[in-house]
Amino acid sequence: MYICIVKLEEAIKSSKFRNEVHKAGLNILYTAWWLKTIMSRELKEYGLTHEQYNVLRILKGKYPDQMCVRDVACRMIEKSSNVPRIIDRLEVKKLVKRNTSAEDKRETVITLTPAGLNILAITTEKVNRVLEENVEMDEACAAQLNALLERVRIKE
Amino acid sequence: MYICIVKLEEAIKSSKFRNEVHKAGLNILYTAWWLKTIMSRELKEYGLTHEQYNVLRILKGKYPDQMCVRDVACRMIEKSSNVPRIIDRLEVKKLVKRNTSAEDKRETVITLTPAGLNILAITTEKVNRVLEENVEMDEACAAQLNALLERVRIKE
DNA sequence: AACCGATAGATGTATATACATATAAATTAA
DNA sequence: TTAATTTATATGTATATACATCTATCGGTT
Repeated sequence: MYICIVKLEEAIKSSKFRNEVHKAGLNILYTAWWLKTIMSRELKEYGLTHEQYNVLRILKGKYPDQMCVRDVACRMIEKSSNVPRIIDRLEVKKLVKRNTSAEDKRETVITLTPAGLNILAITTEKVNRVLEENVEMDEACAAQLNALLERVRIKE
Repeated sequence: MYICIVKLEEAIKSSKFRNEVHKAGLNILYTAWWLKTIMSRELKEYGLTHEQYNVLRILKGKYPDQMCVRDVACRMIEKSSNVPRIIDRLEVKKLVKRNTSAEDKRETVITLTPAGLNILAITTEKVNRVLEENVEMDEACAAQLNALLERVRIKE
């Protein structure tokens, strides 16, 4: 499976776009898939999926504080990810611990284990490096791209 | 589930980005999720998933010619989509027909049925309209965005 | 013609997504 | 204080993704 094709037209074997806005939509979807594929390839070696890695990263953001499932969920990039079941898999691998909150027994609080912290440190280094190697873009361009992506999502 | 949050920082409750390039990566992933969610909501009414819709759209590109599974697969935006099983579901709904190719018995050729053409016409109209309503971007901006996304994927 | 490697597609498995529903605890209202 | 409502999480189901493997067929070689 080639994943280093540059032009969108080559990647999806089509150059029939209604207009530039339509093309941008497809371009965003394709680039997101491309990014996820690059990252997942690195994570695979450590038995982590992209979403499991995201949950570990989010937990790290509050470490050493615990987080409840809801707080993790609202920080996920893909909002309909099923956090309880991602936690299931991380728990089996002993990368996180799950406990019922003392203050509110409905809440499940999640803690990174030392093993979780460790694998996160290693994989983060790997993922950052592979992105640096694959995405060659200066800060000014990236800032411009960010501004345009925010505009895509503007609804008056 | 809110899907009309504009700023990335609000969407993922974080403003800790290593740099603009890192933020752009997250921004691309989030925007792709946002686009898919908007489109899927429209398709749901017609019992189609986003990927089923993509396959129908690809088949339409060659209509009335047939396409084999491999030709559909290489035109998918997400390359590791499992086309035979997406075809399974479309076939059950009688939106496509599957036949073994006469020239090469390994190949399965797929044809849009009139029902498939019909649902594709209706849903395309719906999807295009909802994107027009939600994405307010002029052609010049979109062209700039496309150029930047291609740059993201450039590997010297 | 028989064999061998390559190709096309189908199938199996684990995980994720999207959405509906269930369960338990907390909060509010009666 | 009981009942109703809301909230937090878990669970169930259908589909999709990612990847491995299996089967049938094709094309080339001997």
